[in-house]
Amino acid sequence: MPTPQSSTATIDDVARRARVSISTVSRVINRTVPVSPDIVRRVEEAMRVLRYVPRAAARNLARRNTNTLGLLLPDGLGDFFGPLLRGIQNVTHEHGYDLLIATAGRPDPEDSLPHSLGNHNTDGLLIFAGCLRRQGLIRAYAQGVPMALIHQTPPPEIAIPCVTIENKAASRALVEHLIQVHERRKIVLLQGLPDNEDAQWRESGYREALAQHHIPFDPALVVPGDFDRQRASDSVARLLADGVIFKAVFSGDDEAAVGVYQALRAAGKRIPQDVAVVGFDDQRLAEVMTPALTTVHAPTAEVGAEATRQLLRLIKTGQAEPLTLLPTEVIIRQSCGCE
Amino acid sequence: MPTPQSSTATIDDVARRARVSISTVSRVINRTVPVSPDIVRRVEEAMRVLRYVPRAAARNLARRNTNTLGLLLPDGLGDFFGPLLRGIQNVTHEHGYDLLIATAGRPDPEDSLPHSLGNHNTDGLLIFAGCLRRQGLIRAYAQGVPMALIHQTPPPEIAIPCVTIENKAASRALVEHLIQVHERRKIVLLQGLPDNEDAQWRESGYREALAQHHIPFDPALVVPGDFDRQRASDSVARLLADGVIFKAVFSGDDEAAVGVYQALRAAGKRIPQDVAVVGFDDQRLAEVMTPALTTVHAPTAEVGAEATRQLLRLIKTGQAEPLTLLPTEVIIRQSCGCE
DNA sequence: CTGTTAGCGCCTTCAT
DNA sequence: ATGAAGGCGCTAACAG
Repeated sequence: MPTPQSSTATIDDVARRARVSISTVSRVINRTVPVSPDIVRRVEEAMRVLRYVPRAAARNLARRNTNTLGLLLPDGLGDFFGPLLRGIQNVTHEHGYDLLIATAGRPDPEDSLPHSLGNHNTDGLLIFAGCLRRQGLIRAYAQGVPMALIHQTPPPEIAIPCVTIENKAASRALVEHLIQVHERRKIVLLQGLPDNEDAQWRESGYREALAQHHIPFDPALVVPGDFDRQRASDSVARLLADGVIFKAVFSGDDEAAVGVYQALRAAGKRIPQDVAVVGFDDQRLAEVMTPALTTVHAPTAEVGAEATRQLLRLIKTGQAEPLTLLPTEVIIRQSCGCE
Repeated sequence: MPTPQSSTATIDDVARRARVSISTVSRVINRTVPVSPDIVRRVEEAMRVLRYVPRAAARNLARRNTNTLGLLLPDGLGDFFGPLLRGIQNVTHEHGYDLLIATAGRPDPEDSLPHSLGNHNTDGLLIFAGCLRRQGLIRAYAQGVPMALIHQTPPPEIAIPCVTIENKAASRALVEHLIQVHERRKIVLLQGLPDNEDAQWRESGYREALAQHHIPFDPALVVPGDFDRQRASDSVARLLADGVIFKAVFSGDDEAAVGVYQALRAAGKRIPQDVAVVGFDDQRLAEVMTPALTTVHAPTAEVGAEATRQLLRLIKTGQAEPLTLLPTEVIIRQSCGCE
């Protein structure tokens, strides 16, 4: 039952072996004040021989900080996971911090932090969109937990730095490409979930593109996609079954685009000749799809890295950029009709 | 008016406010021994009002354990990341443990644990293939760090539990499918890197399938793939340029299959009519490829979950299953020539 | 059931 | 430049 602890050397052992005090050992470990070179060598030798590793718990307790960042992620991050984590890890380690991960089961009625990420167990929190809602954020903020939000802006009354991507202009450019270059006017929009900010901005871009070209907004062409393969496929299939006419689909994201391909193919429609399709995110599967998916590249790793930088800055200086919008870029492939 | 203030409340504050001793507070927190209901309520009330959160560092120091598992991952895990982490997280949380993540830059000359995962900062380590080599493993093992290996078996002289997947039988079945059902005899094998155990077993399966059907092993058909898109593409392109004749390709993994598709298409070959292609892993992109990729499903989330279970068991009981081979399953799609 | 009392291993003044 | 001593906040005997 009680976990046996392999007894390893402590700072006392090192001090004894090097015949100095523990304070001195602490000093050579942390290089906090000069120590005579001779002693430094003795201490280092002792640490090596004893295979000494400072115990994080003891150090954290004494220092009153954990040197650890918490990352709160939704359950189904899918392919974003890899790049995002890579970006976060890089910066985190660069600054000598550790990374503690927790996932938030999607519908948390409590809207509270996972226990493990609680107040004093972490120096700050990276929170991905959808993991904590209004009340949860406000509560954590009130408790003074340093936080940075990813792909989600904070409630207006509290100032939490947020890092996300430029959605609207890219979406608009994408849809305009469909209109101008490929002369499509009946363009379906697969909406994301209402609480998804990315989805909202992408819809704005879609609307602006239409307005710019004097194409009336047609509610019949706007159907749920939810950034989900199945949902997207169902929606497009229904459109087809209902006899709705359209010449292009803005899928909302790449994942939904997969569903769109499926539904279109099942109905015998050719992509892009009959219906052009575009996505968003430029996930790894985008270039593998046939035809290769025209989409918008989202710099996911950089989002993670920048959010981490902001959080670290907030922790160290108490200040951070309220909103960072990372640039996106339209990636033209073949699904829009281009060669 | 209770003022929400101290993000600094400690167990003493709670004890004082509930007018009990700190031990009692500790008892209601940990439910270690019965406490009278009346006092429980008082303590809980105090914790609520004070917004008390136990400090992990203090607790870990006193308990001599961290309640945290470390996860060591390679830099570029790609699409495995999501599922693997999901499996690990689930089990980890189920057992009340936290998860600390670190990535190992591929070529670590030191072959040592990242500082953050050092001896006493974690109760045990989950180590993905390729992150730590022989010496590193032996050293960590000697220091008594509980570990579980993922997709990599330990050096013979030390007993570290390993969880991986069944590679050989599935590969053999896959290749036999190509031989028997689709009558391909000239089958290219894209080899993985020599230190990749999965790759080795897959090659064995390939060889067994050939032997079973009395097809001589032809070294000219075995080229590097490295589970890498570009490498695979290059290898296949060279084969084609060299005029080598082949009717099928076992890509080693799905990622390489993408490269195979590219090279084949660039040369005007039809898949599967001219050349059948199969992969391994059943990553998300497999079913999106055109034609959909015939491959082998690897239960990645379950690998993560099971490795975590073994590690936890090792930590708690000192025992664990030396080797767990999770079953795989051939997934027939269209790239092999099936309808 | 509840309170008292040692530490857990390290950092950090404060002396020297 | 080095040592001594007092915590950091919590758990875990040990007494009542």
